[in-house]
Amino acid sequence: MSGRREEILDAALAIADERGLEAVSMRALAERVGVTPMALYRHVKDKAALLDGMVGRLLSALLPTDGADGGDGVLSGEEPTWDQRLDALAHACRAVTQRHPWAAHLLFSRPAVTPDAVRAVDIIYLALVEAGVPESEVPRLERLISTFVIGFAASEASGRFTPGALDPRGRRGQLPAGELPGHSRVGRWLDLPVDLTAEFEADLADIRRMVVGAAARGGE
Amino acid sequence: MSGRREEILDAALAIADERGLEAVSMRALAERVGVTPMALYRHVKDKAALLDGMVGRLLSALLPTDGADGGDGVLSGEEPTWDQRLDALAHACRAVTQRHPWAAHLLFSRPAVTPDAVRAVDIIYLALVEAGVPESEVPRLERLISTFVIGFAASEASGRFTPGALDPRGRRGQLPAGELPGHSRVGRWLDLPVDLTAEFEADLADIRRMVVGAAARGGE
DNA sequence: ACTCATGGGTCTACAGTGTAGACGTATACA
DNA sequence: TGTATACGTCTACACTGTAGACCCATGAGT
Repeated sequence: MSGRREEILDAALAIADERGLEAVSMRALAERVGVTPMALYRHVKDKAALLDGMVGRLLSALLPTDGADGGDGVLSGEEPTWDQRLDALAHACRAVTQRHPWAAHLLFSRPAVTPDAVRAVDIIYLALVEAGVPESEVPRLERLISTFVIGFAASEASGRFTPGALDPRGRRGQLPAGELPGHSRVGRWLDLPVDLTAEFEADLADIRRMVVGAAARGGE
Repeated sequence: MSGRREEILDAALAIADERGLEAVSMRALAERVGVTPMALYRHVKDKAALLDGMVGRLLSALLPTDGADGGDGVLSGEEPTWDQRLDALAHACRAVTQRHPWAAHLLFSRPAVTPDAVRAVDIIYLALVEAGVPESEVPRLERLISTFVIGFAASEASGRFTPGALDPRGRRGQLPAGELPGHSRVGRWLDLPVDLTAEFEADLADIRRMVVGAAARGGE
């Protein structure tokens, strides 16, 4: 019950935000907490458990609080429709990984077993059911959507979408032009800088259409 | 030019396959190659560069060889349609991460700058163009598709889709039933074991529909 | 034939990592 | 008073990546 664990997790979180995830060592964390490295093991089983605890702490900020109507959570406004709720959750996820880039790839490492993660899954389940998706398809589409959203966040955070300042020119330069017919076909669009926020929006719109399509197809 | 570097990368690859990625240390790798740890630095700048080299080596196996018609690459058969080529690439990607689970999350870490990665992107570009997607939308959809495919592979490899043997029951057990209306709604489908191969197929079908939708919508 | 560059390899050493194990101490409750 | 529990310390071990200096075989050039 002691808040000491949360205190430690928050300190680890602060270090990761300031100096990157690999700067989170037991020794550095201990020093920040003002304690000996080994003292941490009273509150955290492992270093792995520490990382799990960190993402858990982030996820808890993602969702509305247990209390009836926390207010500043995902569910804001009057009576949001299913697609509004989906969008809100997706944007909240991206917001977290923008604020804490190190967290993105951790979301892929460990399964979503914390209570908050389960709650997030439940929100998606409900939204899909409400959209009219047949119940047998709901779990699959939940996995598809969460995979894409987390994947987008991780890609953005790790720079997969923006490889260096001189992206497309550099990439094409590596190979003879003749070998890349696709690149030369859409070449002029590759020179524009990408607005990832707009792109994320468009992607979510496509996914929304996918969901209504699945609902319309119904049983099979 | 010396094949020594490839020899080293393959040894690293073998270690990762046998004992996991974290077992790939410079010392272990050196011992396997039959050499002193520091000798590796003649062929590899960094440990980071070593990892990059490893995924590079995997990617090169993903694609058809430079030679006119390698044969056993992605492009098999007579004249595959755009969706067949997309499917083949996706399946090849999943096959790689199934054979080398450690590689999955590395694909998210570093941007696709190796020649082989660029070639893979080009295949997707071409397929989308051929599907009739407006050229301005092609790069976005490529990112969407590759993000999902890599995300699916990474999720599968890291166990995000199968959290422990007693998945759904365990997950629901963590919270009071009343708090998870979505889970109880689709409850009976959660107790079935998931066939990830079939699910991947269904996901690709949904994505294919998304692509033809984007093509049909055309300019806007 | 003598020199020199180059590619490949060795040894030593350093600063940093996670963590097992034994030991201490202060508070809270019987 | 005794004892359990929570929290913290110290030491030590096996491991990590890698900087720096040194060595040696081969082949090219003069």
